Amino acid sequence: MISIDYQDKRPIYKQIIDSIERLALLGSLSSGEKLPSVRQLALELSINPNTIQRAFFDLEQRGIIVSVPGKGNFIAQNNDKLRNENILNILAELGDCAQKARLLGVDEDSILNAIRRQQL
Amino acid sequence: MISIDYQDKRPIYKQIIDSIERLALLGSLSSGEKLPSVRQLALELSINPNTIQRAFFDLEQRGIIVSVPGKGNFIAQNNDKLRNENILNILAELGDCAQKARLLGVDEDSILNAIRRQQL
Amino acid sequence: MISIDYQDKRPIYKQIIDSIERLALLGSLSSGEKLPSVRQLALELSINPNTIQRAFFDLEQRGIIVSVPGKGNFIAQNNDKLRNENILNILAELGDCAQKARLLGVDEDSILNAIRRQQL
Amino acid sequence: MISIDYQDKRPIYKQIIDSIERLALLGSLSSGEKLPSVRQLALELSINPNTIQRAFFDLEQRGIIVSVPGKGNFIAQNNDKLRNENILNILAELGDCAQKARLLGVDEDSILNAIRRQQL
DNA sequence: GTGGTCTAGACCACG
DNA sequence: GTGGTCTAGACCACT
Repeated sequence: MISIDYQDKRPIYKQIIDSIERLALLGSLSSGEKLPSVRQLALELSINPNTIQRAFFDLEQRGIIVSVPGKGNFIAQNNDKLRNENILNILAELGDCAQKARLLGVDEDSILNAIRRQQL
Repeated sequence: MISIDYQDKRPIYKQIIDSIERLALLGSLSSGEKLPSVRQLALELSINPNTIQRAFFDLEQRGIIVSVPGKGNFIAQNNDKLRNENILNILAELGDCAQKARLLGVDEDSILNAIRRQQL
Repeated sequence: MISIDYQDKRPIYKQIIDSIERLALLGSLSSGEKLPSVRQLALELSINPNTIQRAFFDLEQRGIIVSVPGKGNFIAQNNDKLRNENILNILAELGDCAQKARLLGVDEDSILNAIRRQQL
Repeated sequence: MISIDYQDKRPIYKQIIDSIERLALLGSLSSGEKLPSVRQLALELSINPNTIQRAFFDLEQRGIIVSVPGKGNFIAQNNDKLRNENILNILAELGDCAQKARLLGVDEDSILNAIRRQQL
């Protein structure tokens, strides 16, 4: 479900944040679902519990998970708002990329093609 | 022409690299054109000459500029190869974004719209 | 009457204390009224009886409820003292907020307005 | 400028966050001003550098300071937006308190008085 | 057992 | 020297 890539340039805690955020936004983790405990996840991934803690702390501050002391960490309820923000970000990035491509002289067909290529 | 943004999360040397690379790829800096000297640029940007030196060193290794001892630093001739790499990167990123958007349930029209919006 | 919010940062036992205290102070729970038993409340809220026990213990020590072994828990008689303390706290908080607002440059009219707005 | 109160219920890192946020919002720390380094502040306050780091990390995520690796931490530029949010929060809290007071049967004069008391 | 906090000490990239 | 990251190990409050 979550894995660490030591070749990845991102720090470990960031990889964990991104993984869980992605799973939550895509619906692989439903609202209210319980996440593995800090210690357990640290064991599974063979990293320090503090690193997990840091990631969970960040996720809670951003409203993606809810931390209940003594019970565990859970996916938060209000994912709709977060999902919409996420969509807006991605669409904005799409626009930026298209603009960059045009600046480099790429024609419209190639741009549309780049997008279609992933539909397979 | 080149400016440093201390709010930017990229290190300074990386900002300089990206700026010059971008100017070279877009043609704002023509092949063979002379860049400001390390000292002069350091003065203009109020940063340490070592930082400029490092950026220039990186740019030379990647074939974007050519360093001529005693004369200065110049934009390299063979920008086509670099330009093509850059285009491939951007098109790949476009594909990735489109795929992410689809995973989040965005319909094709919205995706195409995000790209078209920037044509104005 | 009493509900647990797992999104709330307060520990569960504290939420129960605050709920009962609030109901008692506002008069929703009259003096002498019997509270649900520890077991029953634990069932209703789907939480551990120990947690209820702890909340009731705290409430009794603060004189808000009275525990009669073998009979149950009851709202205490002397709510006036508690009510006055509570009012003093709230008025002090009002003063603090107003002071903070003034430090941030908010004018008197806006402050009065913020208070009046809730009168509707 | 910043001090730790070990009697305070808030964790140390939170005290630091609140102190700096307050100084920034009130204008005691101007935009762009340099904060003490992580290690120096840790020495001054006799606490672990990690604790300072955590506070600074949080402040940066919330846009109150900007962290420049190798240079230091600085008060961010966009304090106006943050200040406005802060004012809205305080005014909302004022309204809440006033409402609570009314529920407890406090008359309007006492409420207004509580606010005026701090004007001295 | 679970999360929350803190300390001590280390290594790295950056300037 | 400065911030960024990570580890190891500890104590506390809560369930």
